[in-house]
Amino acid sequence: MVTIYDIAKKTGYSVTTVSKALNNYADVSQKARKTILDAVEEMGYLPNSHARTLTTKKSWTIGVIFIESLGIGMKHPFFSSVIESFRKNVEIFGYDLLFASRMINNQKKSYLEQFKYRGVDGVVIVSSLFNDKQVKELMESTIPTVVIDLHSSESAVVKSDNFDGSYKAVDYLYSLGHRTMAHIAGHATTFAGQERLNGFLTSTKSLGLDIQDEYIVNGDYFSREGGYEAMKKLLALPHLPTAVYAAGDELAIGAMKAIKDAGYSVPEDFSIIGFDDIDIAQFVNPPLTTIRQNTEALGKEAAELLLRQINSRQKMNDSIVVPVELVIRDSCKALVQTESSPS
Amino acid sequence: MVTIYDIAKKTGYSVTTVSKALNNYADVSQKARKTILDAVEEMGYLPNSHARTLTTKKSWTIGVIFIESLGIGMKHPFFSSVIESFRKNVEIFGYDLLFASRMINNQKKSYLEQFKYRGVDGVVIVSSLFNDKQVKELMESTIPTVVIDLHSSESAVVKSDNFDGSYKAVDYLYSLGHRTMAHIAGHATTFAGQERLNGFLTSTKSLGLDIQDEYIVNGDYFSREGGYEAMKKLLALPHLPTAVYAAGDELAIGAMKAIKDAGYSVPEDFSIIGFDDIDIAQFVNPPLTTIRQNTEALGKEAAELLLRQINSRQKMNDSIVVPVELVIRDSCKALVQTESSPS
DNA sequence: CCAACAATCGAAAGCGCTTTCGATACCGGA
DNA sequence: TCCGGTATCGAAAGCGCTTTCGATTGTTGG
Repeated sequence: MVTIYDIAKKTGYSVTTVSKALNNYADVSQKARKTILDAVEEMGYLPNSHARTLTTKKSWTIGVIFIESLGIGMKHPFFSSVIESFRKNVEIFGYDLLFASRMINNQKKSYLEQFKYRGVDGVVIVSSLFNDKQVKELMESTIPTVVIDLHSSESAVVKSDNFDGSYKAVDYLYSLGHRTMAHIAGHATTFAGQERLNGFLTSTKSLGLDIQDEYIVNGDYFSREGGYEAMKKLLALPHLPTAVYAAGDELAIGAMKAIKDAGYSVPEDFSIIGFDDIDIAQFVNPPLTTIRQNTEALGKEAAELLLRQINSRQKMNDSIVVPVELVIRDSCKALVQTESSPS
Repeated sequence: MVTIYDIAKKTGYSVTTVSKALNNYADVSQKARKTILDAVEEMGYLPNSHARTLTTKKSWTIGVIFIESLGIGMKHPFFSSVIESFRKNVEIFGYDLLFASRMINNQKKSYLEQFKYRGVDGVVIVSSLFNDKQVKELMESTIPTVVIDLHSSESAVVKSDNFDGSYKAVDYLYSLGHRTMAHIAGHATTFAGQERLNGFLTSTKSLGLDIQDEYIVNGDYFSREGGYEAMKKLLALPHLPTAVYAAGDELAIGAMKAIKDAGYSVPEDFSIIGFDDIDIAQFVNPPLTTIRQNTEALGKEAAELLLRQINSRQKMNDSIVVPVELVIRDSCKALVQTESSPS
């Protein structure tokens, strides 16, 4: 490995001057700079990030953790999409992403310990669960953090406007004439799930709709299976809803399957609306009407929020809410009016 | 930050002994070990990975690069799935994953340079393109590498049995009575695409089928759009095929859309079979029959191959082929026999 | 009681880099 | 000619850790 000393020896300058030339210091003559840079080129010198980090305390790495209930890690379509956008937005500035295991010297460590060990400059957390011990510890630490899809007063936060998303969904269904709506909720330990449920509750109430408890059913962990089971419960109700708003696309897809399996069809018998607009949404049958989360923007905002903290050397707890958008496809249908009088 | 020196001062032992205690050296007494470990616990000491790496030349990180034609990075369902499995299999041993940007000191660098700079212990490459300059340079370097979905004599390789996959697909269609099959090929610069095409060609030939050139059409970059366009070309043929084998699920899905848009239906008018078994495959309409790649196994084998190189401190160019599997869903249908006599 | 050996410890060098601060040389102006 | 100022350079310390190798102490057998 060729080091700064080799360059020094070859050029006749001191290591100090070589280092300065490499780091664009002003007190290096044009001549020295050129000789040094030429030698660097010729000898194929590359700095050593570890040595550099050791002295500067800056690693140019950002830790990332996925906490999600499904246990599928980076296969998670929504999360991976956000992280990809995040990556693009930090790589421009020279940051690398570190996906941490939690083993140091063969011992299990916490995320915080792992990231301290690695000396990351900041960490981005994509988490649906909202009471994870380790995430909490991390957010309360001195390391700059940004959390996606969560709320916290200890950390910067970027999230979609879940509340408004619910409003949009309910409004849309209402405008199609639906009056008895059900909600398949995300898991209760999930921040986004809670917000969407709240949004559903308040928006229906403000429209004067009376939603019975039985019409709110829990879809476990935003999974398809959860949606399937939840829909089965709804189908067992004496008075069936005409529309169901699922807190996630996977839930919605599971629900559609349950509907079909029960011999009904979408959107003829039930209008379904989801949340996320994951990749599959447009390819299921019928294509799913849903509330789109802007993963591009989420990743970008998260990157900016984190970089700002890193550059200013202080934690912030700003919170950014990214707008969502209704994407109309074919899974919802206007209700042919029965007794309710048209306005 | 609490260092090894703080522990030394507190316990009265030298830094040498502290270091030894932490690294399980034999020449440290039970008593010393305990005092030191207690102090470590009490003071919340954590080693500094950069300092450690600087002296040991081992970083416990593995670089990863995605090269794929779609430009969607870790959103790529197949690749992310493989990497997730890979991650699980290396994290047990304490390795972290580094997704590298290519900026050092504000200058664009190659992957090789970036990874040398970062001092990674090895790198895993997920690449569909098979003549990328930078990947080639990386494989030819001294850094241990493992490539997924590619072939090379310079690097360890893990890939699916593409050839056999084509055989399985063709055999299956043949068994359903199909005799005029088309193939939507992956892009030609793609290794997997080539292999699958070859498999298609030889297997049809060995079954005595005569495949005209027009029945092989290029689906660009394994994308849906590519599949869509490719299928349109096939539909313009004077004598229509009864079955089409697409080199990827996305291609197959695009093709199905083209078929529907043309007023035909799957599998009544055309039997479609894909490759990959990506997540969506089971949710499209009709659910897609396909050749499943075992992403779990691919990731696991890749991890093992790379770790073996790292541990033995020498590059290897072993090649592992992971079996594929036919997954029968509803997109293929037995051909009602017309003129061809049953055997 | 002594030589030989095992157990335990620590001094010091080194990994590759950055940064402070003082030294030197050279300039123009008085 | 002398002086303050500017441009250029380098010695040295320090970042936190590992590892070699020699020193010291205690133990054992003859």
